Amino acid sequence: MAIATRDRILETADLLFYQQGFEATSFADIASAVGISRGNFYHHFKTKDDILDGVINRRLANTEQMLDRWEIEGDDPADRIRSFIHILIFNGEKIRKFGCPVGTLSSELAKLNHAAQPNAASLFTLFRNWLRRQFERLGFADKSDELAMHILGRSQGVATLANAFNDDAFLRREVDLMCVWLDDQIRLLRH
Amino acid sequence: MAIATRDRILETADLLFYQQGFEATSFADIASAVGISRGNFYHHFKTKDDILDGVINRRLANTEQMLDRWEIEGDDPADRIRSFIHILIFNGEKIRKFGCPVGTLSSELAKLNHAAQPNAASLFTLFRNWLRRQFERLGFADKSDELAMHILGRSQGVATLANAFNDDAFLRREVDLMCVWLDDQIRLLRH
DNA sequence: GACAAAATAGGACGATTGACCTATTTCTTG
DNA sequence: CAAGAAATAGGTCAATCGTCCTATTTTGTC
Repeated sequence: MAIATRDRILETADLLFYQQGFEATSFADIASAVGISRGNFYHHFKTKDDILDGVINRRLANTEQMLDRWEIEGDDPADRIRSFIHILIFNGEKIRKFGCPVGTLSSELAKLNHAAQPNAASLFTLFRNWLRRQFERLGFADKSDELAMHILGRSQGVATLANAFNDDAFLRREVDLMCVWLDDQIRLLRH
Repeated sequence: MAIATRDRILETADLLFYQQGFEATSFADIASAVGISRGNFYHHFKTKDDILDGVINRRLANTEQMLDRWEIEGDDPADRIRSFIHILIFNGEKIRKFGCPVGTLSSELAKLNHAAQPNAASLFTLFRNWLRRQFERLGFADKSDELAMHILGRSQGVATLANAFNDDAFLRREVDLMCVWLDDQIRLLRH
């Protein structure tokens, strides 16, 4: 049962950190949303940094799991990259409301000068390395990391603006453009 | 003298909101940084939303002024767009530390469900409309707004990742890519 | 079934928050 | 110069924050 409560706390904190931000979410918020007392909450997580670490580690695990799934489902590295690009549409509603979970957390922690900021950025690294591997398999060799970073950056920008303007059409248009860009890169490579 | 104090408050609040975030910055922080009492502060701004509005309006005015300057300095619309792209390098150090002032504020206010979020997004609109006009002058007609949003999005993504990884090389590389993209667009238009 | 450990509840703390209030000083203006 | 307005200082308030504490209940184990 202990593990169950701990997981429920992490799941709720993850959601609230995403929707309201880390700083704007209090212990009372989380405990109340989970339906437990603050004392119980404190038994599982001693400080606010503790729960932040827990949330980030949870996200790291979930992300790794998702990337592994994509690795199995599609055989073509280009298709896998397209899977990544299309999260923007798949999570479009949340992104328009709350932005990208990774980018907004990293930005907030950077401003707070928080020790866990590099930890949050490691979420980006997960995507970065996964994307780099896909580009490497496509034959981009040394250019792979730069291409991975490029596509990661494009996604971040789309998320930020789609959130700022709550603009679904823009989001879909840019996703198409990113896919066109990918095809162009592959075409250029083969000539 | 009254106006001077009010401006000093706005200037300081602007900086602190950028560096620490809106929510993480308290009245006491601002008053202490300006060197005035909290009572004096409260005489000029009644609520925290008041000072936020003041800061956003200040940014709007400053941005408008900067865009007007670019309008005068360069005659070629393409050069003006390059001026925009190169803010990323010009403000590179701050961006790597605190992200984009516009994007991070808009994201934070979106999460806080704050009434001033559309107001913050109007800062984006200023750039968007200015960029759209430059593309229109280049002859892109109906496509101008989409191109403006595209380049705005790219900039946001670059800022977010450059901040997350504190990566100056990535920032410069992407600025170059955006300039290449611009040249390509102009080349395509003329054929 | 006894007993230690884990889990849960809820009160209490010092600090900080945004906000409000009343004095005092400074400035403006007739 | 006098009188009202604006500016400044600093105290106070209730609410909330993260943290800590002690009880009570539940669970697991010999």
